[in-house]
Amino acid sequence: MEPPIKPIVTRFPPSPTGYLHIGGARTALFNWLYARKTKGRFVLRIEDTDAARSTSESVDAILESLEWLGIDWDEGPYFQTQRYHIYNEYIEKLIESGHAYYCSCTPEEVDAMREEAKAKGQKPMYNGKCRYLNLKKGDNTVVRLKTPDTGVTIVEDIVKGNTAFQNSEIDDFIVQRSDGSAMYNLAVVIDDITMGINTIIRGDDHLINTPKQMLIYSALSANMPVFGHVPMVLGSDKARLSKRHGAMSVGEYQKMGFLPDAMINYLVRLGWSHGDQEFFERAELIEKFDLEHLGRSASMFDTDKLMALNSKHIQKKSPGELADPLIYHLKELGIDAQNDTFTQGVIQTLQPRSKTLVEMADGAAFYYKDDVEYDKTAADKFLTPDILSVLKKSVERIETLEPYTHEALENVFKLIMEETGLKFGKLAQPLRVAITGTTVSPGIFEMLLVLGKEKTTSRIKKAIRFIQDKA
RNA sequence: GGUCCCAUCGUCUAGUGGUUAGGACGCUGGCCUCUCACGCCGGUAACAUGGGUUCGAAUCCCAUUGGGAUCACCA
Repeated sequence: MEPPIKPIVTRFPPSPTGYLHIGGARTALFNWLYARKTKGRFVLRIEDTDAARSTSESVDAILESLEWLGIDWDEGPYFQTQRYHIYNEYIEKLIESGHAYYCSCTPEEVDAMREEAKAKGQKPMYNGKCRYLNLKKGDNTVVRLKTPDTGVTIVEDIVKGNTAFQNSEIDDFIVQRSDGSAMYNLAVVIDDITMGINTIIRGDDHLINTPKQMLIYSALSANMPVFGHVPMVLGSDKARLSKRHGAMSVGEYQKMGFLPDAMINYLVRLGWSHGDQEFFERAELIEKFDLEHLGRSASMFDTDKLMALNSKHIQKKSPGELADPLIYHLKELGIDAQNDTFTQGVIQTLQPRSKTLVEMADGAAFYYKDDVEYDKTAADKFLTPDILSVLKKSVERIETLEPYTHEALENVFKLIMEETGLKFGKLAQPLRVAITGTTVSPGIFEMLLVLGKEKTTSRIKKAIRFIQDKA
């Protein structure tokens, strides 16, 4: 490995106007993976210059979701609202060098210009009225960038390829508002320059901003970063992901019982591929991720596929790794569990049959609730007098069982089967209802083993009483 | 509407001039089986359309159609 001459520096710049959503998480992930893969740096920057919509609750929610996903940052979070002085410095430079100018046109006047242009069948743009007036800073002046009237600006995009924009399509856009605050395009560029960002992976809704930003880089004689615009993530109706598509925030997926690793695995595959491979461990992703295999077309979010991946990740994890996340979901059900061998045993029995941690918690509840509640139809069907003798025999034999092992338990029932001539299926369901209250559960022996001798026998005894009382 | 982006099974995708167009999810038939699952075996289903270029196009070019983005003193 040759030492990198220029370490890759990427960034994720959310604006705190809501939760971290799926699309944002994916761009964060791409940037993070690329930085980690290249042993570069990943910078987090909060773009909070929209005072009306930005909230600190959103900042917290976004940071929390990133942490949950395991996306960590090397620098930041920086806040743009604390950097106005830097932007102003650069705006000064732009004016001094003749790349920008003060404009005293009111919003109404600009609107009129746009209407006029539209009426003439032209693109609505600012007409450059104040461009050569050499105005001084005034009470209501804005600063506009002097953009070239001719020529093209070519965006060399690493995922989309080269795209040429006619400079004549770009008007003298505002870089500083009349209240002295910097506009988005300027703030972004100044931040990226001063933070040393050299690789920008973002949603392709920004592709059209890119030539404007490139013009600022040029005006400042700054080094151009590498751009990569990834397609949007769409909802199931092919429309851009929005509120009406149901769950879209990362936090909601956490609540639904998805594993961060599954989330990351799914998100990265939405727009990136590594041959036929579908399942990726986190470390593997860092090793294999690249910019060359980013897709160019938009993709739809598919919860079923996420679910399938989640179930695979649940199966691959060790019970120890699953314990804390499961405990979180058990708590939602009012169950206090500990990360101990019991809970890990519980997990082991549920791993192959849980697509989410919520499912796992539901399936695990009976282990923790000693007062078994019988499902009505299950009890009617299986907790019947004809099974009494079998249940009694099992209690007797399990009570004296030493050692209490999977094999020993199996032998107990093998014997009962021989004595009664019943098939295992005939005994298993009543037993299952006695232990869990329902007809669906992990395998009988592994379940009894995890539950332990005491709880097993007391639950069967309870079922015996239940049948007797019913009679 | 102007500008820009995109186009392989229903969905996510592999594919970079010569493949029976592959995988995964979903759906589905079967096996396994103490329930539910897991797992295993099989099936279903795609190159948007029309022109070129080429001995040969999913792959290259153009047009059409369809989807999306963007046109602010929002980010």
